[in-house]
Amino acid sequence: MSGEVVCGRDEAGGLDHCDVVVVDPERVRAVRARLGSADETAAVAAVFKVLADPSRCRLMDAIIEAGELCVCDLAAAVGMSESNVSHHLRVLRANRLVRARRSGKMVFYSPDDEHIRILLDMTREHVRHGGWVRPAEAEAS
Amino acid sequence: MSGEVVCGRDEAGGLDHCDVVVVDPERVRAVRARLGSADETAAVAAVFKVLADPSRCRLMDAIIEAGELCVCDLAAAVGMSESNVSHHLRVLRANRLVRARRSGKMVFYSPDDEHIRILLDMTREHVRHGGWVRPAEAEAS
DNA sequence: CTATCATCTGAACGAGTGCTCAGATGTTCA
DNA sequence: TGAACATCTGAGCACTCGTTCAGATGATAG
Repeated sequence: MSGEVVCGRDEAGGLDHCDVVVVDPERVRAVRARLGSADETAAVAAVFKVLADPSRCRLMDAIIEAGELCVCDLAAAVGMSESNVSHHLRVLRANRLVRARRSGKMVFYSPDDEHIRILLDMTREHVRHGGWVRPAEAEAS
Repeated sequence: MSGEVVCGRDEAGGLDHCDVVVVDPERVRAVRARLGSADETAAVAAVFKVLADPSRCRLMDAIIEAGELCVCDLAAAVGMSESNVSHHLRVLRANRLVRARRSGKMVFYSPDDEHIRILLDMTREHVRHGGWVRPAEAEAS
């Protein structure tokens, strides 16, 4: 199949490993050129990472559903310890998925990004329609 | 004020801990009722979990960009070892994000779900527009 | 058949993550 | 001020996950 060895140069100007054999170097170069930066990819993955936890998904669902909820009510609604809820809320707040409003001793959380709701709705809809595989089922592949 | 102690019953019929104090029990009940099942939430989180890794995001980008790519070209395009690429492809395939087509010794991978592309595009667009926070920035909160 | 190539797989290690517990912080009310 | 309450924080532990390495599997060509 006439493979080809690509010898690129890294940012330091040094030679690459030269051990990567490509089949279609032209297409590889084209794809490489059109890929976003590593930082951008990391940022995209980081967004998904925030939602990649059932507890946080559930918290987001509850907050979106209620519009605004304090920590103890959130804990009761999703069935988690208040400490655990607080830990997760910190992550959600740090990534601007929820907003905090203090009122007396209590802190009320509300959604801070409309697009998160869209992401959640889209994904849930496809899970319901079997567009994606159940985790247990994916294991068995 | 005037908190209320909720005493639900777990699936075994036993009494709950009775240590959860809620402020707005009516709203909590309403939210609880409208939340999806735990399984559904887990499935939603699982989808996000697949995309919560920069390597897999990059692989998906490359596959979507090229339409179809073999393992070695994928490895060259994203700059990862072929073994590592293979491991990630297994996860992507198990969750039906990519499809595999064998042709001789080589296996070509292509996108298997249009909605994944939408999820990625939406998220990338918002990362570019500063809709979300960089991971490093989120740390500092 | 053997040799070679492309891909896959399993084991193992290090890093990261979620949960719990105990205690700190901050706010209200008397 | 001090007590009670809501929330937050840090440490610790168990578990998961991504990566690498070495070897297995599967397919083609001679």
